[in-house]
Amino acid sequence: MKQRVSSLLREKFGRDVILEKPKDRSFGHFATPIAFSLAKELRKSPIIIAEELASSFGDNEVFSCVEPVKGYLNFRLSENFLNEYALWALENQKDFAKQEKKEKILLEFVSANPTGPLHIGHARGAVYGDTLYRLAKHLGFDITAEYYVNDAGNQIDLLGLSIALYARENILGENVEYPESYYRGEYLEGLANGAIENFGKEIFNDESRYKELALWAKDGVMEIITKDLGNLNIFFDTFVNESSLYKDWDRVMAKMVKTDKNAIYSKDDKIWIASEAKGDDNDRVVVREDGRPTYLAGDIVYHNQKFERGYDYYINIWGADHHGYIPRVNAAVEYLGYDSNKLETLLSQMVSLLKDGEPYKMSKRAGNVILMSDIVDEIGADALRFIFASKKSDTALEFDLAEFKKQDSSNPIFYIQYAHARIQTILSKSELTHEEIMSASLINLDEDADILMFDALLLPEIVEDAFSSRQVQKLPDYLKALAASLHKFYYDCRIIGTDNEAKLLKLLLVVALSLRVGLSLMGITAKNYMSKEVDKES
RNA sequence: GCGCUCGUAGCUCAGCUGGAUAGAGCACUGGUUUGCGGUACCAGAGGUCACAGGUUCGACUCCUGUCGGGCGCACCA
Repeated sequence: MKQRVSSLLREKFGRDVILEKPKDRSFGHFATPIAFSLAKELRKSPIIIAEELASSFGDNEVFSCVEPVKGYLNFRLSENFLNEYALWALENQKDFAKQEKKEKILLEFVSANPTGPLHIGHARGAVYGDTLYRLAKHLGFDITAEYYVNDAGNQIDLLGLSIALYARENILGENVEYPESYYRGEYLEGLANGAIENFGKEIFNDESRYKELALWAKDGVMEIITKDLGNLNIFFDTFVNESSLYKDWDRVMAKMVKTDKNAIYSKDDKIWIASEAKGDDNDRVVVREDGRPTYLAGDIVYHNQKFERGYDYYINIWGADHHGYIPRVNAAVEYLGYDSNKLETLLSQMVSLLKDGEPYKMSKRAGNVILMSDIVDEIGADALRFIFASKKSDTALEFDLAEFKKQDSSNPIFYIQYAHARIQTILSKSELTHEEIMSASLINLDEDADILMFDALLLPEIVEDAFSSRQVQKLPDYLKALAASLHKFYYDCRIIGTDNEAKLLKLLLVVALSLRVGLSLMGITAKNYMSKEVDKES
């Protein structure tokens, strides 16, 4: 809709035109301040320019009215245009708000270490990534969701040690001394028991076998992680294991040197990457004195592999505490001979939960973690997805669980679901057939209905905007507003038994379509009825 | 100390590449149809957009500085 208007104006004015939503609904559907920018070149008052522009439109299929107001140019779409668009949407529901973008995108997200279940911080990145993924798919992009499994390095060793310590204390009944850092949590119990079946109890007292134990256990942890993600409706297309990458290190290093002979150098018996020359704060060690590659080396190989697989665009979603890591990876990408502008790293900020007014901070290593699965159990996957998708991902977020357990309008996910369910109820109450409803024409609507229809048809613009700006919260914001329009309309306007019944039901079908598609893009299934159960928790 | 980031209503947050009177939800106060789910709707109150400069027709938005919060500054991932 907006695209149509936008291209029409581009044609007419010979330039891109800023289209915005008028401050006041009564001004029309779209507005542009173009007269202000023309004022300087034309040396005329914007008010006069706007008047001239407006009168130059004449009869038009798309607009019913083009009006100059204080230098702004306000457009009102014609009823015919809206009616036809709505009909098309209802008849092609699967294609509603879709586009045919073609680019291949690789989206890497979550990538949490396979050393324990996901915590609430991971959930935010997961929801953000998956929402972007769904938006991109809908827009036609050929996008791949990938999980990078850090199954090498110290944290894997620590996993083996942690299981053994857990088993020795809790299963073998030994007194054990815990080191400074180790993993803890219920999940260790299952892993320890599994290990007994697989290896026998002896393994817990044989430090030389802890590595073996860990490599076995990380698969079990990945099962827990993917299951938790599945409960959130999040699925990955591909998994890449860090441990599989290092064998490629020599080749990748040579590749960087080929691009720039100074990319890699030796100093103090270590191998360094000259990342400072590419905008990093310092050069970084990639291979230690003892020959073990650093984490960065793995990431360099990984990014090389990504680029060799050949996508048009690469997106990473990282925890915001890793933001300092971005320059060195970009530097490596440049040394590999690729354009680091094709790699975009988005950040997912900290989450703090409130419960009983007490904020608690989470730290994966330090025990007191809030498990994602616990929160899903408490407020449900839909509410969790909604709250995380609702806030800009790169700013810290604090929220209170209580708000999302309520079954009334103070809970936004409930409010939107209720709007959808209301429409279904009303449809089931009507005696009109689907054909009768569909054949009604959406013209001569009163103002409220007109606004509601316009709002409902705005979804395509929102989807495009939410993805291209990577600001997924625009989608839930829109759905909240649309649900509010619906509730207001429902309250104000009687539908069943009126002369306009068919017409208004058709309008509601459009609203329901937008709500349903919008929710599905957030990984949430629209409900057709609301259960009358009151909050059982309290 | 350096870098990144944030500072908008009592609280949680929007505010699109600068544009019309700075918005929403929660909380608060007061109302609502002898009708489709009142699990809803309406209204009221609530703001020095952290502060100070600058850029311009126009700044919450861009620039500089100050203050305050968060994060990062590994041969850990």
